[in-house]
Amino acid sequence: MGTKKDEKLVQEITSREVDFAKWYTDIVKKAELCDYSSVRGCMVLRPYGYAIWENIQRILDTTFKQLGHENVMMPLFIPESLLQREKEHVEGFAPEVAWVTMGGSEQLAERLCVRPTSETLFCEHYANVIHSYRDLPKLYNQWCSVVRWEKSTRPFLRTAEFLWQEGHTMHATPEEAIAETERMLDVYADFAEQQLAMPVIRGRKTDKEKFAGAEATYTIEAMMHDGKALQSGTSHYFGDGFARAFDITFADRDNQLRHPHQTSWGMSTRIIGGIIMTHGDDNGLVLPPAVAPIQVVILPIAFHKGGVLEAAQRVQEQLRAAGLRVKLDDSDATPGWKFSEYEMKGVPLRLEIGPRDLENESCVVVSRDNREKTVVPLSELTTRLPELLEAYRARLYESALKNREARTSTALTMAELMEQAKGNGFIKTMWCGDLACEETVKEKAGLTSRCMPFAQEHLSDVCPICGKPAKTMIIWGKAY
RNA sequence: CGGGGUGUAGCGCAGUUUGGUAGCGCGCUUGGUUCGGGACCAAGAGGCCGCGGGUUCAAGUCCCGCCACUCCGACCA
Repeated sequence: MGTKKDEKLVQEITSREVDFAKWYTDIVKKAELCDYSSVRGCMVLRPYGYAIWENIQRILDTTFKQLGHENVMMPLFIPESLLQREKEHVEGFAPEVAWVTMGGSEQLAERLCVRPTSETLFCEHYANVIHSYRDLPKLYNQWCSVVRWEKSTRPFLRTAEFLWQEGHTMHATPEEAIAETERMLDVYADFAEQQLAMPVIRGRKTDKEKFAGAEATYTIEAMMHDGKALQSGTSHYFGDGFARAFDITFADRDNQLRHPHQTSWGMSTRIIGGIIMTHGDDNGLVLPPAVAPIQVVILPIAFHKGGVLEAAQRVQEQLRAAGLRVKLDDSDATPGWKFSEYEMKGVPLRLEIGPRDLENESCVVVSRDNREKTVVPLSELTTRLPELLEAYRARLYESALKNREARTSTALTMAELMEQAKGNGFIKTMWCGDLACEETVKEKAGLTSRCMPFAQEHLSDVCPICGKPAKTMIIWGKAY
């Protein structure tokens, strides 16, 4: 009774303020999201972690299909010659691809790369199936895993193999392809903000940071609790560069052969790392309702006593019928242990039902984020719980937004930039657009450009690094 | 790929300085009492001390090599 909302009950978790990186790996392990495997850099997604991904997948997949996309399955392997068709692309990915050189006991005539991304495979296929403007647009997506031989890995944030979706589309005109690139960035941004309660900044990557082979890369950038940035979803416009490299042409309405214009866009299991680092606290994970494997956990109190368990079971059936993801925990662990356990797992709402509640035909509902208790009559559960979930989601968003605003600053001079770079956070400056200035910031302040936001602000007329006229506002930060 | 740290029961650790029977806490199993914020009592089970070599009568401990994890850089979703 009377537990303060910031009281830390789970001693095994390192405090966020003490060591954020340690806190992160503690959460990942204690909440049973994933486990290490014997393959370097590859992780086992455990049921609870995979269930989060399944929810993400279901929501995004539904949206993609509503927008006319179709799912396909491309091969796992890319022949070396195919990967090399687009010069910038191969240069970008070559350092981190895994190669297959043997088939059984035979040396392969041509080595095969395990896909790090599938642009080349989609292009090879598109060359076969696109002939006429009537074949366009092609709106394909695939859910798969890809492999990138990373030097150092961290659960969810960077693993050698990771799950993602990659959309690849082909369009008759640049305008249409650019519109698709922007539309899909909006899908990601809306998903992050509305479903995951993660505020994001939409913007464009600099040439230095854009995807290998792309003409333009759009990004959503989220800020983690420690002030570092996480690139949370990207959408690329390729122009017709790949189409030319892969000889993809179509006969247009005027019977002229033209190259189609291409996009690709992806979101990966990395976003789960983002959810953890955006919302989690010292008691564990805090999950947004949309992707929480369990939205409401029902904990019967003193359930050996008459009627408690039966009442809890009735509540479970009622809530399931109302479309909520519910778990009734009638194991014989003590209530206190269960409280901590489901807080660690980030379950949004806990519903306590005991002998005292039965007398009043009510139960106690506790929100994960602030531990606020609400007494809810059993007859009102199906209307009140969705309201409580929505209020909870809104609080998560507001709190993340507040953190981002508190950790965002503006620098008008290089000295200010250097000073502000001592902490973590976003720093807004103007920028002349020169690569040299971007590299200077990286070298001297240890920051990378996150994006040139679509929502531009005019901070001053000049680039604080070189003093030349500024072309755009840009955001800098330390990135995961 | 560079620099640091750590590998001993499922988890967290002690033991390594000075070589001499493998330990503690939590968890797990069984029985009982409990149950509105990580309960209590009793009895149990559980180890190739990261891997491979060496030194020694004897290695968790000393020497050499390797591997994994982890943190900080560089590279990247």
